[in-house]
Order: sequence, then structure tokens, then C-alpha cells
Amino acid sequence: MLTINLIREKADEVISRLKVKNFDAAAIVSEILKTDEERRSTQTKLDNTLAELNTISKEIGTLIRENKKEEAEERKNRTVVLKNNIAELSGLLEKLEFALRNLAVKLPNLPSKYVPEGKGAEDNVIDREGGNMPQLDEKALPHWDLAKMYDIIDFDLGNKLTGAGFPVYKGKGAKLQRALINFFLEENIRAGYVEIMPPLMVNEDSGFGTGQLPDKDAQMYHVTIDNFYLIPTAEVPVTNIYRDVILDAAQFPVKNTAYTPCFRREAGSYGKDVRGLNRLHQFDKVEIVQIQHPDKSYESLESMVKHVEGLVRKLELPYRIVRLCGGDMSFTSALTFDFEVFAGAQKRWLEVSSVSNFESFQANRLKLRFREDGNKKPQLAHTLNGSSLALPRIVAALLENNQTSQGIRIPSALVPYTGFDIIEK
RNA sequence: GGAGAGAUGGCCGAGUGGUCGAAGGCGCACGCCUGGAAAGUGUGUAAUCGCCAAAAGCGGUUCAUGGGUUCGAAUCCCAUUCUCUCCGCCA
Repeated sequence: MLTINLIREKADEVISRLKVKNFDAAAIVSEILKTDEERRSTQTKLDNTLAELNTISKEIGTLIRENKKEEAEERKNRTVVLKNNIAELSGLLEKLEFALRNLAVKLPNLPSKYVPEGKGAEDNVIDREGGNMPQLDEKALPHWDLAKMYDIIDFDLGNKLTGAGFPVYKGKGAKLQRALINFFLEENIRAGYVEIMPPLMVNEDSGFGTGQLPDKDAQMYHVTIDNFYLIPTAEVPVTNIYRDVILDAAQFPVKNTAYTPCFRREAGSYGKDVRGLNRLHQFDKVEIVQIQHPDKSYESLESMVKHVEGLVRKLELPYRIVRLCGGDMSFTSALTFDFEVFAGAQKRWLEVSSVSNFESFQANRLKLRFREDGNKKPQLAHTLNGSSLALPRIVAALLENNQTSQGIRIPSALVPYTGFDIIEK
């Protein structure tokens, strides 16, 4: 959520910058300015009325103590009028604040100056490519066939236990999951991230804090009996740790990493996108989160991108780093880099990580602030996060690209974690 | 799940209808003292919104959360959440 102050002070800039996201903000901004104006004048009236009531109440106290009953009664009569006004004004104020918030949450985050213009995925900019493309012959199998052949991931069994999108990992398949989780976590810890193991269900407040609620509730599994939500990403509980928190500037950068299963309903998905491991309802992901001083958040973003790149390189996967254009960016992001790895048998790029700087957009909703030496007023921090990494598509690419006639070769960086270097029949 | 007790500022803790944004202490900041430090001592020490160009200042709100009673609520009433104790159940 953008701050009202920013919209009030730089309305034209907000409108022009949101054009990069193909978002026409003019109508909403003018509505916000009007509502905000009205809100402020209503509050002034209300404050004055409340102040008068407070004064009278104090006088009544004094009069009663002095045994001046009649004068006290007289003043009580005046309060009847005041209280009616207060009820009316505070009702109006509440309505205006509600309206203002509803308008404000409709505005996406401003794209940073590094965001390329464009309508959709085809306009994204490929910043870097790396790794070697696999040399596979024509008979190379997609990962869902390999998973079956080596009996390491059982999609049918998942259907039986739960439903589509909940695979069962078996034997070396299960061990590979565990190895990847540990590999990612250990690499993150080595880079200075503090490991967090959060709850997998969150309450409504947390859902609002990171913006899944109220709009995107259809993407989350809802535990209705206790009104909890299964987390769609570790970003939700980890970022909410800092909801309503005022940090000390000396604590920057805050760096957290967390492994969690992620649960997503993925309503509306279909076709080849959901084949095999490409899109699941439950999957494993290791997340990195940073909270940083506004002056340094782009340095942090850069370091996160470098870090994730290091992981993909160690896994010897062909990858590319994509800078998302305005039209393809998420609502909340100011700048996003997607990591894609190439799955050799499907012959397509799979998104395995998305690293974003949200600047103060998320922090405003969370009320995540910091205080600087010599500056009494708390100000909003910048938040960033990224996957490092999401497992299923990494596994898909590993299986497909590393298939040989002997079996599936495990990249050497991972062998200390798996304890084996090949998956055979 | 049942019964009871509780939730106050960064922390501890007093406060049961008006003079309470809240005693006292700890912590923290700045000063005095000191050769320097400790001890001692003095002062200060929340967030948020509005008025104001801004600062200062003034005003509103906030004692878990949401309602209510009252001229007036940290204090009384109701609901919710959380914590603790006992009982039950349990990896």
C-alpha cells in the first residue's frame, strides 16, 4: 500500500509512474485526494467537539466536588448535543477512513526506474544467462516419466491420498527433497541469513499483513474451524514477524531464511503448466527475506540475486535471469528478477525463483518501521524477498537434464547432502 | 474440553469512576561529579492522527481487541483473543 502522504504530495508522479505498470491511476488518485480532504476536515471537527466534551466533563467533576449540583446539571444538558455530534462525526470519519483505505489498496506499488516498459512476459528483459544447456537425445524423457521409471515420485498415490497436486516422494526421491532443503538452508545460513522455522498456518491478521487477504483468499487453503490459513509461502509468517515492529537502524540488514511446505489452491490453472512437478498444491520452498534501510535496499536486492545465482550454478543448471517488465510485475513489487532454469526434455524454461524489492509498499501495510539515530520519527523500512529456491521445478530440471543410460546423475554440490551420486533403477 | 486467575509504557510494576498518558523502579539518552570509569546526582524518555508551509505549540486517540454503561472509564458490564494454575486428554 502506498502512503497517503505520498499520494497527496506527489499525485502526478504516482500517476505517471504507474503507467509503466499499464495502470491508469488517475481516477483512483483523484478520488483519494477528495476523500482524504474530507477525512481531514471531519477529523478536525470531531477533535474540536471531543475537546469541548472533555473540558465540560472536567468542569462537572469540579462542580460536583464543590457541591454545585444545579450548575453541574446545566452542563450535562450541553453534553447531550455534543454527544450527538460526536456520534455523527465519528461515524462519518470511520466511513471515510474505510473508503480511503479501500481506495489506497487498489493502487499497485510504483515500479522502480530499472523496470523496463512492456505489456507482458514477451517484453521482459533477459539480463544474464549461465550454465550449459544439456545435450539430450530425442528419446529424453520428461521428469514425470523419469519419476515413474525410477519410482521416486508417485503422482497417482498422491491422488489417492489427497488429490491432484499432492505428490508422494519415495526412496531416493524423498531423500533428494531433504538434501535440497538442507543444501539451500546451509548455503543461506553461510550467507548470513538466520534460519526461522515458522508456523505453517497463520491467522487473519497475518494474511492481511502481507496482502493475501482480503483479495487473494481464493489462493489459500482456509482452515474454517479455527479460522487459520495454510501458508502459500514462508514469506507470510516470516515477514509478519515484523508486523507492528519498530527496528533500530543498527539492526539492518535483517536477513532471515526459512524452509516451509507451501500450500496453494492454484484455482484456474490447467494444461501442460500443471503436468508433473510444474505446478503443485503442496510444494517445498526455501525462502530468503531481508529488511533493509531505504537507502540500501537495492544493494540488498543485488546481493540476493547474486546469492540465488550462486545456488543455481552449484546445481549446474542452465539458467537465465529475467528482469520483469511493468506489465508482468506483481502488484506489490517495485523491481523483480525471475530465475528460470531450462528443463531439457520439456524444452522449456521453468520459473524457480522470484526475487523482489517491495520498497516500503509492504512495510506500510505491516507498519514495519525503524528509527535512526538523531531522528526521532520512525520511518518505513524496505522489505525484500526471494525464493532460494522452490524445489519442484529444480527437481524437474535436475531429473530431465541429468538423465543418462545408467541413471540420474546428482550434481556434485548436492552429493554430500544426498549421500548418493546417482539414482538408478 | 471443564474450573479459576490474569493482560497497564522498551522491561518490571502501582493504580478500582474525575486532578491518570498513567506513581515508583529498571533500561536508555544527555549533563554534573571524576584524571578516566564505576558509584552518586540532575534532566529527559511512547505511538498515531489533525490544525500549522514547517518547527514550536495546541488538540484528538491509544492501559490485550471490539462493543456497552456514564457528563466523565486503565478502573464498571458484555464478547473475543492470548497467558498462567488445577482437572481431563495426549505425541
